[in-house]
Amino acid sequence: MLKKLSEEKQKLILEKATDEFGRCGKADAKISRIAGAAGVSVGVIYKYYTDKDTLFHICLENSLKTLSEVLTTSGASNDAEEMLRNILASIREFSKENPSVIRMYHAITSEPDEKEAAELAAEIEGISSSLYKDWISDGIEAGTIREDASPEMSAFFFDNLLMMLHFSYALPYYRQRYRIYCGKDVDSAASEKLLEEQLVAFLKAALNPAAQQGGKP
Amino acid sequence: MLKKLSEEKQKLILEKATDEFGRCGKADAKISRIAGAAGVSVGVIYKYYTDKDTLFHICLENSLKTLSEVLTTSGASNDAEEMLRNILASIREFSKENPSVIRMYHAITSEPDEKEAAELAAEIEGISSSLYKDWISDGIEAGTIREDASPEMSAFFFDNLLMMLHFSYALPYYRQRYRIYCGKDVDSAASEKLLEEQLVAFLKAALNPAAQQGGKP
Amino acid sequence: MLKKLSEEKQKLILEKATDEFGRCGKADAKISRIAGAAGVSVGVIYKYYTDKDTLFHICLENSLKTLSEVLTTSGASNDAEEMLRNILASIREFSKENPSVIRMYHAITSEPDEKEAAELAAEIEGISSSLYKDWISDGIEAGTIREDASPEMSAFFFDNLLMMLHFSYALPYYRQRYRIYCGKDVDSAASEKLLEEQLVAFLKAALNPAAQQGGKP
Amino acid sequence: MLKKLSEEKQKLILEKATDEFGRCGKADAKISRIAGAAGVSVGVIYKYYTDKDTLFHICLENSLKTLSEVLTTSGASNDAEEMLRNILASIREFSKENPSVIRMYHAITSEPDEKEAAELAAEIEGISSSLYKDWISDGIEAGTIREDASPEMSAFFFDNLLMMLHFSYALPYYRQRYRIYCGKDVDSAASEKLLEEQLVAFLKAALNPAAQQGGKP
DNA sequence: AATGAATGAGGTTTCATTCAT
DNA sequence: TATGAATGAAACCTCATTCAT
Repeated sequence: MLKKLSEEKQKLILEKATDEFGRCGKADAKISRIAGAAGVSVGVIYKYYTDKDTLFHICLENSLKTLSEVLTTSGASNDAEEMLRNILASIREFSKENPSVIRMYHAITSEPDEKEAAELAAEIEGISSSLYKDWISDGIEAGTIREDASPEMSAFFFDNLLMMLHFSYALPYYRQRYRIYCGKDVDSAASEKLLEEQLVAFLKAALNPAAQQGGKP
Repeated sequence: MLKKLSEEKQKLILEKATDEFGRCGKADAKISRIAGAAGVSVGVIYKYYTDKDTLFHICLENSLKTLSEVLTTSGASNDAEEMLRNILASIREFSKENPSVIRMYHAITSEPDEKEAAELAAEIEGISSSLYKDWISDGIEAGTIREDASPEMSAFFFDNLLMMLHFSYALPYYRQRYRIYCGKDVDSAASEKLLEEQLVAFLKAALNPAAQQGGKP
Repeated sequence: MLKKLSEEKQKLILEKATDEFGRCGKADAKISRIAGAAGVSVGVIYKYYTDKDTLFHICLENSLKTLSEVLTTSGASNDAEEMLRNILASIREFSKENPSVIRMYHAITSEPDEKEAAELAAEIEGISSSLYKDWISDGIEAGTIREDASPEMSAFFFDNLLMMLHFSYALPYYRQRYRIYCGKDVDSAASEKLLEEQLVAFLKAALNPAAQQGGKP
Repeated sequence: MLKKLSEEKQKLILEKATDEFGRCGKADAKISRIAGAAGVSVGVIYKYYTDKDTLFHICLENSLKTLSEVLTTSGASNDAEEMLRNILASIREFSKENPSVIRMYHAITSEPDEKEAAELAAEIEGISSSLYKDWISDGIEAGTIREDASPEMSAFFFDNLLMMLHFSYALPYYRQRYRIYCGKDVDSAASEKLLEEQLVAFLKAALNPAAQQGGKP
């Protein structure tokens, strides 16, 4: 069978590779399984991607691009609470539709090689970290965030919570963990509503207790 | 040499295996390297542990036992803030001294097998989840935690933050991520102080904005 | 483009294939590289030559035809010394300009298959062997070659020396070997002159010591 | 089957590997075939020899050591003719008993990599080249070799003839070539005698025509 | 009981060969 | 007819696992 590798086929390879890497980790991923899943022969993969490592990194970059696009575009709003709700919605949808991307992210955070870890982190975390830091700095200046909050630390805590939310949607272990903590599926309608309300409240209180307070006469 | 495999030897094997798994991941860990590090022959390892997978899971269970012991014992205090500071100190010390245990924890969260993930999560997260939920429920009842907080969700967010703290101490990727967010090493003295103050403030505000507010007339 | 595979194209393929085989050896030669060098697609090569092995053998036969043509035509002279000098000049020029052909020759001498080796040898060595044998027989009869020389053996030794000369010009290993023996490059002007003088003297003495002697009263 | 790899087994591996490399060349040699021939598993070969390349080079060094030992030790005699006859006998015996070693030698001379060829040549040809050059220089000084002979060139021609003799004994192609030139098998009793007489005569005449002449009043 | 040499299945990667376009 | 993408067999090499000593 000799169908010319169309654009879609290439995309499919990357998608299946991302799945495989996300599911098994770099070391346990099998090129032959990726080829099989994408419906191509092994040789094709090596025609388009030098080797396993290269393929992994391309999947990674792709995933991260997608991920950071989602995070940065969803965060556009003047109102903090609205922005936050937008972000949560994005995370919910994205994680459900692209669990592999999140698994990829999780997989690289296991990377034991110091140097490579550093490079990846720089590439990935750079954008959102400054986004969040700026946002918090602005908030402090505007008086909407408590003035003793360190922008750096607060952004860090904030992203930590979002990160774990991603994991809770996309990784089996974390999904189960959610069930243990909250007694229901993270996918359930009940969760969707409660999680959003509670996280918004939690973060608003954490960053601006006064406003929170003010809301309750 | 007539040392039958003493208790210590077994412990040493497990320790070295945990190191290896933590450092390299399950797939890249080498049985021969574990044997070498523990000063035994490969055969011995296979005498006591059916196969690599079994060894991995025993290391895992061991790590998790250790981890949850630390968390549960360190959290004993009447005063919420003191308890929190105790926990943070535990995390800091434990993660520095037993990074492999944390790395093991992180590794299993990659577990793609739904069923196994469920079992592991149940075993691991059960204790701390109820611990935190109870503590928050008590706080709400006692009026020290805002009454609109869901104990389940709050415990979940709380543990999420602690989890990420563990990772930030123990995993290269997350250490670098911390550097990107906070501009300094997570090990540095400056970090130690700031991180604690900021996280305590963040959590206090998140859970009890009134108290926070009250502190600033 | 409506160029059917013209004669020149076919010649070009063979030439580039010979280069590739000569440079890399049969096993390491790549069909795709040959196609690239000849400016045709791989398919074309397979249209004209059943498989890699066939192509190799055709290159071989071609090379050998070329080689023996050169040797037999260059050896035409009444005077033995002049003929020898002609041959040496031919070898020098041919080996420099067609190293691939010599490398091909060298490559087949590695042929482990007894039967195939026999066929190739018959085809290749037949012409020059009888040429040299006849020439030596004539020489003996004419009294210009010592009468105790066996025409067969002498022709054999003679061709052995010429063969090694070819190798010394065309194969990296033998070029270096020459350097080790003679302290200079086989390509150098100094070599050209010295090599010719010495080899002529060596062969004249070997075949007709009397003549040689005569030169020294 | 778990027999401990004895010294003999190691030697056997090297022997079979030398056979395989000699027969097929480096590129076409198969590790699995070597393992099979030596009656060991593939893994064993990789336990003792880093990789195919390493194995090849060890075989090579081994072969060359053996070869140069034979050549240098056999050449010990005060009388030039006797020495030469000794060398010829050595070549005859060695080539018959160790054809693989000669094939190894032939295989590396195909080495297309300039740098590696240079290193190998230096290692291999160094000893015999100086041996022969010295011997010829001494001969010139002693008046037993014609004084217009260049020691370097003469040594080169001399070794060329010996080299081809080796090939003629050990390589199928060259064996057939011998048959074409001389009409009989190089192994035959008739060849043994004739070859020696003729080569001795050829070389004596080539190097010292006067002595040759003297024998014919 | 402990050892570690040997095994060999299985993964990555290459490239001769095919055949739809 | 020419193309070159796709195929997939086959080679290298690794390392979990076994078992003779």
